This record gives sequence, structure tokens and C-alpha cells, in this order.
Amino acid sequence: MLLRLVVAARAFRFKTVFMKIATWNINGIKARHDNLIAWLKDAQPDIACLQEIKSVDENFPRQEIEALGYNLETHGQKSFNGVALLSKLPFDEVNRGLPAVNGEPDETDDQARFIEGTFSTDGGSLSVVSLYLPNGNPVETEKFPYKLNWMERLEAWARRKLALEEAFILAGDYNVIPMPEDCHDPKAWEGDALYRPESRTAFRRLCNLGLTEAVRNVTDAAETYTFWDYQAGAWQKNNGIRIDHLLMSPEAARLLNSAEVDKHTRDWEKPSDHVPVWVDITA
DNA sequence: ATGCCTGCGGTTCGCAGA
Repeated sequence: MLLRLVVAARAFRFKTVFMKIATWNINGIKARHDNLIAWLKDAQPDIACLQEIKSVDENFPRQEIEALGYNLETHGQKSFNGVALLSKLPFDEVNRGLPAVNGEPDETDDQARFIEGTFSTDGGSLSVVSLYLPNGNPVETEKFPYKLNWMERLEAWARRKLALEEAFILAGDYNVIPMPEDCHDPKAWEGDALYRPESRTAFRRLCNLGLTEAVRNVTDAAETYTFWDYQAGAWQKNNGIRIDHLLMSPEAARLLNSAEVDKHTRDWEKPSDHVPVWVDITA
């Protein structure tokens, strides 16, 4: 009897559930719907964070995604931006929009770039954010300060969240090249908003709160890129950049098993210029 | 130095992206 209890307790304690959490800037849900469905069937993420859906919520094509077993929450706008969360787990809570630095809703920001879902797992609560950080170009316009302000607000959000000591993952298109080795041709990016010292410093500050950037936590492989421009044969020349990242709280990072880039989707017909990046965690 | 290419809205071109 005692033995059976011990066996049952061990089985419970060591029950391992793997979860795959992915992020992908799809560059338009209407243009990328079929590619998205193909990738979902193939990669089978438990949670997928999408960016640049370029659609209002009412027009987002839900049917085939839901038929694959996903719960779906969107935060869209007309023509530009827009983020979404797909999850096989039911959502406990959904929060739309990145708050101001003080934690209050930011009424001055009407761009749809942030959606958070919270979930219950065997290991406790898990929060996953799909974010689309502003590009910031051209740097001499108001777009660059908007980017830096957005990063300040993101850092403030992460500080508040870290105080709760729970597992969370900030996944998305950060529009930041963290290091020279994260692009094919660093010289070509000098002065660009994606590579400006202010952008890289803000990204580093975010990481240095105690977040783990998943891909660089598991590999230092050269030429690990997540975006290749449509123009000038960038894909064929492997002229890429690494700007899509998953940042994990300590409680999430301790569960990290692997992190990968689904580079092959860039070779598909009508590809997005970004490819999916994902982590596997023990949840 | 500039455009390269693509998606979107809304009409055949302008804007945005990175």
C-alpha cells in the first residue's frame, strides 16, 4: 500500500507536460492564412503569439484556426499592426494594450501592439504576451521616441510582473537587433532604429531585470536569423537579422528545454518576411 | 544615394514596413 502511494506520488510529482510556445510575425492574416494553418498543423504549438495581423477583430478568419482546437484572442486594428494569441489551453484572463509607465491604461496610444493571456498549468499560472514593438524608423521623426517610450513602458510592465514571482513569457517582434552577431551585415544597420544604441540599451535593460532571452540561452550559433527582407534577394543571400525574441521570467526560464527558429517557412510560397521562433517548456 | 518587395486600402497609387 505504502509502495503504491509512493509510486503514485512520484508519478504525480514527476508528471511531465511539455508545452510549445511560439511567436510569429505573419505580416497580414489575410495574406498568410493558409501558411498559418499549414504551420499550425505541422509545428503544433500549444500557444502561438502572432504579430502584424493587419486586421480588425471582426474580420479575423477564426474558423479553421478554431477547428484545429485553438482558443483565439485578437487585438487588432485596421491595416496596420495588430496582435493575437492562439492557445490550446483555455484563457483565464486577457489584457489588451500596453499600460503607461504608471500601470494605468495609456489613452494616448491607439496602436494595437500588446495582448496578454493568462493560463493555468499543472505547474501553476503562466502568462504569455504577444507583442509587436514599434519599428522606430525614420529615427529623426516622432516614430523613434515612440519606440523608446514603448520600451520604457514595457520595462515598467516587466518590473511589476516580476514582483509577482510567476512564470511569464514576453514573446514577439521586438524590432531590436541585440548584438552585431544578430545580423548579417552590422555596418548596413548603423543608425537604423533597430540597431541604434538607444534601442539596444533599452532591450538590454529589459533583459537585465532578470529575464532570459530564450534563443541565446541555448545557442551561440552564428547566422541565427528570424527576418529576411523581401527585397534585393536578402533570403537567398542569407542577409537576415534576429529581431523576434522570447523573454522569460525566472520562473518560466527554469522550465526551458529548448528554443528553435522555424527557418524553413521562409522558403514557402508567399512567405512572411519573418519566421516562427519557439520554446519548449516543462509546464 | 536610391530602390529593391510585399500587404493593405481602395482604386491602379500612397503608405508602411525593416
